[in-house]
Amino acid sequence: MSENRTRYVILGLLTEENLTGYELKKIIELRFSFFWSESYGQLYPAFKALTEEGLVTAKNQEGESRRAKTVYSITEKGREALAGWLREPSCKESVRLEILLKLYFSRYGDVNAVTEQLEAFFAEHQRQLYMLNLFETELSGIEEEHANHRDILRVIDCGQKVNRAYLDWCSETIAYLKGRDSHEAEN
Amino acid sequence: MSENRTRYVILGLLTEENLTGYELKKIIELRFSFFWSESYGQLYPAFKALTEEGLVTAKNQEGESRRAKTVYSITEKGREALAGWLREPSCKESVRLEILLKLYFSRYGDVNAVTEQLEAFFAEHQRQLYMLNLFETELSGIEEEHANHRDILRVIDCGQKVNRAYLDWCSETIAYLKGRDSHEAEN
DNA sequence: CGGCGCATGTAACTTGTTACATGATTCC
DNA sequence: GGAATCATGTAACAAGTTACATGCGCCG
Repeated sequence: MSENRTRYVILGLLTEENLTGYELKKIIELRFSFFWSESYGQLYPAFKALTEEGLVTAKNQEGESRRAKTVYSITEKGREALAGWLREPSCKESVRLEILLKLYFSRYGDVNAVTEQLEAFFAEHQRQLYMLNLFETELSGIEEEHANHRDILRVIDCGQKVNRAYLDWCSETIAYLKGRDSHEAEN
Repeated sequence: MSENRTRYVILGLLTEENLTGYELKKIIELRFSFFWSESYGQLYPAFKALTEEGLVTAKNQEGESRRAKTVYSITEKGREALAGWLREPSCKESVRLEILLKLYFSRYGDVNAVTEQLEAFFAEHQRQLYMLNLFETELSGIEEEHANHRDILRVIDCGQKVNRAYLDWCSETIAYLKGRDSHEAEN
């Protein structure tokens, strides 16, 4: 039922290009951060298991002056596993926003502290939206269109829409909390 | 650093009213589902720990014909812990949307299968938005305004905005995938 | 030569889910 | 009488994070 998702992120990215664990992690951070994350503690053991199962192959590159690193490639069996996952209906989503919990209970503590946290939330999503816009421009600028560019643009669009929703909401809510604070100060 | 959040959900909800573990779980499912979740496997051990630490007290209600159940109340120490958490800046957010991963890699599998999963995603968020609208109407309808009604309405508004963003995006993306599919069928 | 980025890995830990066990009450 | 809901709990497991250990290569 649960099936580890880490492996499919790996398989998916290896379909595009051969990568080291380190490079793969960087790509996840850069492109997926708004909807996905993986830590080394998940990745390296997953590489090991995938290699043992024959879904990827590892090649030690030591040539020239470079230090040893392991570059992974996907196998035919790996491609099949990836396609199999894409067919599966599961699709678990998990969202946890502590800030909403805090806002919900904000009456029971210091309003200003919660407001500050909302401001941090705002800044973070502003940054996220900025990165997504950059990424979009970068992709759109490429003349010769890679097979999955349009798919990726759809993913980016999701992030943009959701982040704009967060920012909208956040401005309103910060204003509300500040109003609430000064209103209560009057009493 | 990490600090268990389960306990703060419990403390927050107990500030509003005394509850059994079961009731508390129901409330989380009903009101928090779009941004938070807890399982019994987390809740009951947390109640135990909170009781031992003196942040909540447990009362066995057995009166009348009812079967035994344990109603928890928050203590003064518990209120302080809640306020302390509200002051802390941490505020971790975690989002994991498998559907975006699948869309990103959709070239490497069956487009129709992914489209179906997007349709399920759409339906789920339509349902979520519907529930939020209901909840909003319910709260707004109450004349005598409870202290934190407006805060809760802000939380609901976040869910509404984000869900509308999802639905917008989803319609566009389903149309895109269907177009992509038929376009490729021509070749 | 110090710091940063590249690079790999693991052990200990925390967090969270699932399946199971149990049984009362309520409503049809 | 049977299904749904109320109600409590745990054990086994799966998932995920963090801190640490190690060390090369490059740039200033």
